[in-house]
Amino acid sequence: MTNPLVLKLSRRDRISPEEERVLTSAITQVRELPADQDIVSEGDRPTNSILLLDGFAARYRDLADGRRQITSIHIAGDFVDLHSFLLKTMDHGVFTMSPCRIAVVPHETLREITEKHPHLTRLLWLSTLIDAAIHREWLVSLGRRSPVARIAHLICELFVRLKELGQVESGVFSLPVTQVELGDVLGLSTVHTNRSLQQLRGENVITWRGNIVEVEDWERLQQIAQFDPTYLHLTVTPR
Amino acid sequence: MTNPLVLKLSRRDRISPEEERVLTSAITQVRELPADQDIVSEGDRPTNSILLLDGFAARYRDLADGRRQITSIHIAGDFVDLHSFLLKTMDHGVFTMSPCRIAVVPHETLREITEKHPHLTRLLWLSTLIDAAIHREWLVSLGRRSPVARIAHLICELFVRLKELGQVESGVFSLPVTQVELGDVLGLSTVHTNRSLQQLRGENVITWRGNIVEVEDWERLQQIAQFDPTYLHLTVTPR
DNA sequence: CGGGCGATTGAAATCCCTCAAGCTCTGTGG
DNA sequence: CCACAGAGCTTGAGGGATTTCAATCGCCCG
Repeated sequence: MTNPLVLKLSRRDRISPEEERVLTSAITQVRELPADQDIVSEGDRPTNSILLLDGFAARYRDLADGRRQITSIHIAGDFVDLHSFLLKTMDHGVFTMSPCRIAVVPHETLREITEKHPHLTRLLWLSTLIDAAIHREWLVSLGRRSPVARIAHLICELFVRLKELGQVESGVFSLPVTQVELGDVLGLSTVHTNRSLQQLRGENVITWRGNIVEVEDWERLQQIAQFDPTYLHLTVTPR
Repeated sequence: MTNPLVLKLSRRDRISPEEERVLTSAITQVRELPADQDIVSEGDRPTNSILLLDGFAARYRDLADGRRQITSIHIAGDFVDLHSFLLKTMDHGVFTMSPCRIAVVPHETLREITEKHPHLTRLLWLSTLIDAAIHREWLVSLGRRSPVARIAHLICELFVRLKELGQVESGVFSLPVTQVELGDVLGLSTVHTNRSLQQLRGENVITWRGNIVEVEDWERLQQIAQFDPTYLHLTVTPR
């Protein structure tokens, strides 16, 4: 089975066999984690970065009053804390939303990549820039989109990102996110998250039962969300 | 006068004279821009990146219904669209909030830096990672902080970032941001922005007249904002 | 069968937005 | 030196959007 990071990067630029080899051999360990467990915690100073091979994870911040904000959702191929390689201190935590398979990559190896493989370095940098682009899009959602549009936008985004990995089967994909967690993503109360979700389901745009999301009307979903996938930068170009 | 980017980076790691020289000579042109003008627009495919030497700029997205969300505020030393070097297409615009002096750096030169100067590359990468960390903090604000706390948090952040550059004089700094723009940062209506601002001023925590902000009670401001500057990663460490 | 987690509902209380003026300050032209 | 226009700030009022509180329901698992 091929490394999902290689898959993700190869949707943005050509990767040489040599680069692929370097990436694969950067992994020193593969581990399985159960759901709802911290991969890294706020305040940690990791010496490795974690690549998600399978499952769903999320970055989050807990506030003093018990409220929580999730700042990103990660899927296979995402380097959940690649930034800790240069930032050094974690300013937020990362937890598993489902059972996950993760790969461990030492910062030391990443450093060597930056010394010897400029093009690969640019691609790793690129992956953090896409994370940032997604952050900006979420800022737009939280700041200016209605609750229903926020949900719609999130589903559009995950639909596209998961499709890239072949994890969407005729409009259906798995999304192990509870409504409490969804509220923490969208900046809404659980109650209102539930009602907004019902609204979207009521219009026969999506179905969401258990962990299974089905996009019934992709056109209308995009329209409700005003979704424009430009920010995911899914174009193969020399970088 | 020294390059403010060098100043910013040297607060996070040692920069060699050689690296400083490389950064300085990367600038092919310096230009002055009036306030309220686009530096780059959404959809552009720039061949240069712009470094802000002086003034205030902001990244923003316009929505179909005329609403706008500002996703970051930039000050001297910030590379406002360094990400366009690898992302290629701008997924948002950047405009000047005040008259600005900007430096133009060709992507071609940035590419050469990634080929020949690994450490400097890591520092440029770092600067985009800090941008992303700020995005995350803003997500927490928009998602979970009250309007008053959002304003307080923004002021704390700008206070620290500007202080780093020596642009804070006994608690006072210039902030050329209208209340309409502030609302577009905070995800609030102008009216509510105004009332929340009054609340903060009413408690004698800050003063904000014209473009001049004065922090009167730094302790209390931090407390209202629950401000923790960790995410700005202001520590000198080998990276 | 009992728990426990997650989803759902109803109702009341707030919060925040929209609409619509009015106000203040500043720069400009007469 | 004053009147005026424009931009930005401020205020009041009303209504819709969200939150909070408090149950209830449904389903899976031991």
